[in-house]
Amino acid sequence: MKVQLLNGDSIQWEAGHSLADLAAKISPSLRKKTLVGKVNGALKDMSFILQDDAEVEFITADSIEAFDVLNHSCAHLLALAVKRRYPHAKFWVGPAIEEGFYYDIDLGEDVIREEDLLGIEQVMREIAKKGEPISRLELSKAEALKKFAGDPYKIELIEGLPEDEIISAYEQGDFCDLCRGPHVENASLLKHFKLLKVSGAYYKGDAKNKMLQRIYGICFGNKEALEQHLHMLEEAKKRDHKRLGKELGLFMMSEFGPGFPFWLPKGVVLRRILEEYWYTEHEKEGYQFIRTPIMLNQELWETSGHWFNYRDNMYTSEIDDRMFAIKPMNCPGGILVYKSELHSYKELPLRVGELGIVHRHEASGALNGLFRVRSFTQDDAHLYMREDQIESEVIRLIAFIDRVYSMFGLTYTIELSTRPESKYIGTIEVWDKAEQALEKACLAAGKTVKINPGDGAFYGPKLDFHIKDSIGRVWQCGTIQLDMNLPERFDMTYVDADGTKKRPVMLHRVIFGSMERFLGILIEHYAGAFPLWLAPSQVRILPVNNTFHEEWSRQLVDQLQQAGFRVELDAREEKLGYRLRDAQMHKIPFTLVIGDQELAENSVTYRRYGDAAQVKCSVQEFILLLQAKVEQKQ
RNA sequence: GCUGACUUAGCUCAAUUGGCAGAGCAACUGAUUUGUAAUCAGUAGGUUGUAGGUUCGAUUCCUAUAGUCAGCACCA
Repeated sequence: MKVQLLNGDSIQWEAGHSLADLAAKISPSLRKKTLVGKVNGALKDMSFILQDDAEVEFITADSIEAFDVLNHSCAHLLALAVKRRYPHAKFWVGPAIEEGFYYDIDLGEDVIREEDLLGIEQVMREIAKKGEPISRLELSKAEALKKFAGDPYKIELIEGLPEDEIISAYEQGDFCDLCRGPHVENASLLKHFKLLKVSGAYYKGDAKNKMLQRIYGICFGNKEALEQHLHMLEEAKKRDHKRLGKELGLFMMSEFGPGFPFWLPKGVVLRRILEEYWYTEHEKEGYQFIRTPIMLNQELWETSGHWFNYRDNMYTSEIDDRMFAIKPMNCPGGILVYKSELHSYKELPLRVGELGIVHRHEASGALNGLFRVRSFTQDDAHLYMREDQIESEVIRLIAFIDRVYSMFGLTYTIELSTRPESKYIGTIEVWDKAEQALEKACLAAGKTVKINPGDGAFYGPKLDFHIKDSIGRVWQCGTIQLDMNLPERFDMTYVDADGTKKRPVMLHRVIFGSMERFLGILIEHYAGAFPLWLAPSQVRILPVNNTFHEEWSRQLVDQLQQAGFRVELDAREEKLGYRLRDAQMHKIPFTLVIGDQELAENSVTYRRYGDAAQVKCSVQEFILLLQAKVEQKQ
């Protein structure tokens, strides 16, 4: 038989030998560093026996494809270690995931706590050190049922498989687990791993079921990668917006209003700048703006359907014997505005924006800083158009969103969620057309799209924008949703060229998502060191000597404020070094030191945040510098 | 909502097996008048989240409850 290797070489080889044999034949060092093989594009164990001509690739520990295998094998190692410590433990599933692996375990009455992880990790290391081999079994369904008899979780998994399925399992010491594989051949290949956290997880992901214990961990092919990852986690912790929000005086929370953030003076500056930017950019895109009431009566929410779907998550109040609800969405209010007058096909597309405050009673356990709150401001807009305008409008929107995200240095990917399997409204033809329009628009905008089949809302398909921040974390922010439901429910119309009334197409869209969440993301993205145009305090002035320099410093503050900048004076009776340190810790973009020299020359000496260099220039030059930076949103 | 952890001065954290609640920073007062990341000394600051219980005695043990965090479920 002939084996075609990835590098273009081909080898004549005798059938009936394993991948391990082949690797060893090519070179002992290749054999040593290879974790698994890829045969005709499918990952296989090293024990896989080659029978026919094949294309073979060897996967080494450092490759991206090895990550999944390592983590999956590590999940098994974790299970084995848990079983040694807790012999009665029952195991559900333990997959590799993007951030490593986890295993869901039923420990009966026992509880594993975070502090127990080190001990378990120790057992894992001992097993790995001993180098227990991991071997693959292939069983018929009947054999598998017999082998796993007494393990209700595995029996359940096996029973879900087709009758004629060849079921693979991997055995390692006294632990055997159902698994498709492939796995590394020996636990000794698992070296660079760490258990990270423990939590509860519903059996089969359903809140109606009992809760199992889930242990998370991660495994890498080399030490540096693990260390780098752990370092990244530490970095992320330092950037935590809850911590920075407190340190920088941006926002606060109170137990008197869980999930309702309080905005502090510096935070209000940030918000205001962001809002001004939002309005300005939307104006350039031809948007109009409205404000709709925060509270509307029950009848409206019945018409929109929210009353039936989200009653429990709405804040309500009875007023004059009528029920009112605080809006959980802006659309119904916006639609009332649309319907308040007649619309001609000539005015479409109509773009109507609203920074709308909505309230949703989120589950207590879902709350998380600014990322998940109960009161937030959506940077909402509704676009009303004819069917033939969808594509061009979406192209335009994508370009708009692209411009906004790029401004913050955020890259992103787009996902298209299509018609659900069941429970959707409208006809398949309309859905297909809408999905095609969205997809075509993405392609026309030069963007690739990942399709999420069946993930659309019941009322229409949507495009979701996933942004990536400065340390590589991904957040879902923007979304463009086509709505075939509300125009119908509210009987929205426009007058077409032929004088007949037609139903407009409605798009919901947000770019930031919510101001709160986006600000949270920005705080972490910039680690609190905002670019000049966003910084709540742009300049801090430190007089060297209060007696001689404070007066002039005050005049300078005034001058810079008149020029439109946000300036503070720090004339506390502390050493310069102390005040300088304080300014750096508050991440102020420019710190000015004013002393005899500056006073004599009408100059300033500034230091940029994070940069020890001192630069001297005239006051005029400094103002021009700031203006240029703010102008360019730097 | 579920599982687990946490809650001590404005902030960050201590407090042997239950035995006098403490430190650094910040604040305040005084001295120091400072040229690029912490000047010195002093003062004040607490119903240990809240409500019960066990105990001669509870920050510590138990129960309930609120909030926060890590996940799960949810996210129109």
